[in-house]
Amino acid sequence: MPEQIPLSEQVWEYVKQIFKLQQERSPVATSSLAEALKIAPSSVTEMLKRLAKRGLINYTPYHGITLTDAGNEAALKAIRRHRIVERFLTDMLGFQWHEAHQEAVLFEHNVSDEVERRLYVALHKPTECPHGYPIPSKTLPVFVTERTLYELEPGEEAVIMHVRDDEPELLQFMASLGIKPGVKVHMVEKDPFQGPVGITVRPRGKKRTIGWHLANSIYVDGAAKQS
Amino acid sequence: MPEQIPLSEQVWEYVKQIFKLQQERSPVATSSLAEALKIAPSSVTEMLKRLAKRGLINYTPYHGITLTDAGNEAALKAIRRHRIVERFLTDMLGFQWHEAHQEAVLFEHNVSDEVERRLYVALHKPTECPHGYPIPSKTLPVFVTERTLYELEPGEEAVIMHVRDDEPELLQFMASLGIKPGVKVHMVEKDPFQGPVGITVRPRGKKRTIGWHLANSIYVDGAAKQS
DNA sequence: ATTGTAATTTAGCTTTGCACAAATTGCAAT
DNA sequence: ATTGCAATTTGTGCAAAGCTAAATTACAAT
Repeated sequence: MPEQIPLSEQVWEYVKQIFKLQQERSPVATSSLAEALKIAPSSVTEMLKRLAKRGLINYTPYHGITLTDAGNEAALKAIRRHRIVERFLTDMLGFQWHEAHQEAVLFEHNVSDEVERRLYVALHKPTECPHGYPIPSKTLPVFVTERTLYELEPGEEAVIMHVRDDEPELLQFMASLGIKPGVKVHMVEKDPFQGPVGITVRPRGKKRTIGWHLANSIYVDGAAKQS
Repeated sequence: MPEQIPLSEQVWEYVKQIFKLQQERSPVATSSLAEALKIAPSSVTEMLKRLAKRGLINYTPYHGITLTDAGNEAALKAIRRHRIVERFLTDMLGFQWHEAHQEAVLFEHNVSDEVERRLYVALHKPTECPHGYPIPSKTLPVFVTERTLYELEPGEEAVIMHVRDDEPELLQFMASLGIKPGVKVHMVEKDPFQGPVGITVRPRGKKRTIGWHLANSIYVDGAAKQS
């Protein structure tokens, strides 16, 4: 019978972020959270104590954190809401995908369950956000394929599954290159040491050279075939 | 060059409420604000000092408050947003009018200017909220007619202009009686001393007896004609 | 002119969140 | 084993809002 009081806006944001970071490395370090949320590490520590008290995370001082089951559930709920709101912004209000994320963060936490439900229906029950990430219900389908475009070897071809949604400029640039979920890409050449990579966007794309960061923000289907 | 920092959610709520109360009686008393916002009077006093510091109100301790020009502008902006969001909830998400007000309060303050603008367009630039109140742009058209249904004399007939939006149960009941903006009503009989009144809702309404509070929550067109 | 009551304000305390500076801890390199 | 740095945590302080209880003020009625 914990948590009668509704989670504060900030708590949702923390939990959501912890969930994401946990998919890369678990337990999650205070500093990585601080960086992701753009909050001073000390403030994060404060909040972690509160989250632990509410049973949302397992917190071992100096050794990072993990989400509890309750925390996981909260995170999925937050992520679901976020992605539904994103779709609302793009599909119903005509926002560009690089604007959607920011705007969504603004009001997702003030959307009631009922509004979320109705939005979901009005949008024809979408399965993905505008950036290609799945909209979770109870469980978030884990990607079998956690390869980024950068990890493709020269000659390989793959389909874009989803792209990072938290850097507007990057998204805008991607859009200008025709990069979006569902599109096929071909790795032409790759420089070592996080150097630039040459790719073509199918069909009928010219060769393009993109930087490491961009290439590493594009997640592709693991089933790659030699061309 | 005051107010660089955005107004807090609470500040918007105060300013909006002050605006409404000011239309009935000006200056506005601390206690009426406290009652309207369901906040302890002492807390309201605290906030009034902050509002005064930000130049939103003229505050004379013990003698009530008035909105400054800046305050007025802020209030109209808040009201506009509120009413647009209400329409969004009813028109696009299918909420009942008695639910719209509550839900709108939840997230209206987290809606950005851009989202508001797009909502407004997507809704085909509505001129009124679901309860019949006008959606202001720069200035709020003051009602020439500030008569309530209760003030009609027996035999008079009038058109409903708008109804109070902040009491869900009341709204639900009104809906069940067919009472909404644009509908004609006929005053049949009226008891003195805030007693019940008998009315008919045109066209083809049976006679109905409603209480004082309800009758006084329905605002009608001043141009009444004897029937 | 005084008094009493209701409205209002002040005082003191709580909570949530954030930040900075100082102390502490973990761990890797010597 | 010790040292030293980076990551963390603790301590202190601030701001927004809110509450209760106590003091103060306005004003009307005597």
